[in-house]
Amino acid sequence: MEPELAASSTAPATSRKKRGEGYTRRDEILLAAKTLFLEEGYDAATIRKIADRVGVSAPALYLYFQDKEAIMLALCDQTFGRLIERISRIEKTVSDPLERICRFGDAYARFGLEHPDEYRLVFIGHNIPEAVRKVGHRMPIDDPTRPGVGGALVFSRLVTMLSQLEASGVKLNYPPDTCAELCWMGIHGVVAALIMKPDFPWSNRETLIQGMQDIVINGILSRA
Amino acid sequence: MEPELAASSTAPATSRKKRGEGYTRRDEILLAAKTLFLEEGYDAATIRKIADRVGVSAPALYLYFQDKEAIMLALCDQTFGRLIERISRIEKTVSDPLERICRFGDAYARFGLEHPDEYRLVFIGHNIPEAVRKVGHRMPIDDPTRPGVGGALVFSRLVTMLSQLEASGVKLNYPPDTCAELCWMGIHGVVAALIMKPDFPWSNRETLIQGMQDIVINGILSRA
DNA sequence: GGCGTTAACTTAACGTTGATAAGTTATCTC
DNA sequence: GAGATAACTTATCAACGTTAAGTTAACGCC
Repeated sequence: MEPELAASSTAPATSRKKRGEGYTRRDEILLAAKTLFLEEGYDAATIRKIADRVGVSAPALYLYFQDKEAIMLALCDQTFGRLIERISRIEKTVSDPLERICRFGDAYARFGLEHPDEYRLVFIGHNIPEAVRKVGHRMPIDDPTRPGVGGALVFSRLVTMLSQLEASGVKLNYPPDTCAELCWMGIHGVVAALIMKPDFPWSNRETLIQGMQDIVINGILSRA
Repeated sequence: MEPELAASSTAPATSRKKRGEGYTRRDEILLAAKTLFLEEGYDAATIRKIADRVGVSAPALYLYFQDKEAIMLALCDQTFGRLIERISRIEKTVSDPLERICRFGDAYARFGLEHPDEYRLVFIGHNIPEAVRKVGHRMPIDDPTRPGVGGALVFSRLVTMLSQLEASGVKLNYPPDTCAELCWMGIHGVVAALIMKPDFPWSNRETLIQGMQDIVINGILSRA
């Protein structure tokens, strides 16, 4: 019919996948989507743009994801996975419960500031659909393969750490869940502010992070 | 003055406005938009739905607002004006500097939870075009009538309060700006979390707000 | 009372968006 | 070879924000 020269627009040399290798395309889509989401935001990163960058037609994305939201969810899990890895490393190497929590906060804040775009994508959420916004917390944790459960996993680690702290004999001003929520909210407030308003003349970053950490940990520890 | 005032709130939706009274329609649009934004969220509240509720065609909205965003911004200023009012009332009725700050935090948190959409747009959101994005902080405050300046005004009040607290002889652990940032970040963390993850089984709201307030204020006050 | 101006609208349409239906092509197994 | 079917495309949908261009009605003025 036609010359088989694939002289299309900006289409890369990606050819049709062989039979058993569709998952490869799935990963390509995720990579392209991640880049575009971070570059332009959720709304501006249209499925057509994503498909274009992959070098494939737009409906092809629906072979691998139920809808645009599902792409977002998959990316969320990817990001959460990296954080959870770091936290696991802390749990393995640090035994003192209080020290663990400090290290958790440190790792959490550092992770956020080192990957501001991903943090924004996952933890802050913006104009994104309802289902995606719930990613962080609402879902049941019993099935870790379920999309969008990573946030809950991260948070539950903090709760566990605080329970262990209490079990070790340290008196807390609130129940462990409440303490965890307050700790997370404080650190998240710092990270979110620094990420979302990078041009504001904030005080020194380390001062703010360390300051909030001190404030929050002092605040939940019952004063003897 | 006015012969008939029949169109105050339950307006005859389909009637064309008389010559000098276009601003009346503007207010109707704002009211309808506010209701719809709160009922269904920003995205789901389409221009056509808003126009429908007003009883007017969709393009008619563009006679009064540059675009959909401008409607939201107008609503933001409207509601932030109320927060600033509350803060002003606190400043007038409460003389003790520390008490002022507590009341500020209380009013701020309550306001955020009462107006989650406006709060999200101004203090959290970022997916919105550049002009709206800076709304929170970086904006010049010299023109208070400028759309979207409410956030910066609110924050500057807190800085002032903390400077006054220090001037009153109370020793702080950090400079007033840093203290203001930490206070704001803590409370913002609570409000943002409650707004963005409304379905998570958080601890009692009042406990969290009051708890963060205690934590943060204790944290910035130099321990004697 | 008629006329011109113009504020206050309407209808029609544009370009995109996310998503679906239905058809096509290439690779596998037999 | 002949099916079967994974991988993909083209054509199309309804809904979105927004614009262009035309219409209606209220006023001042002669």
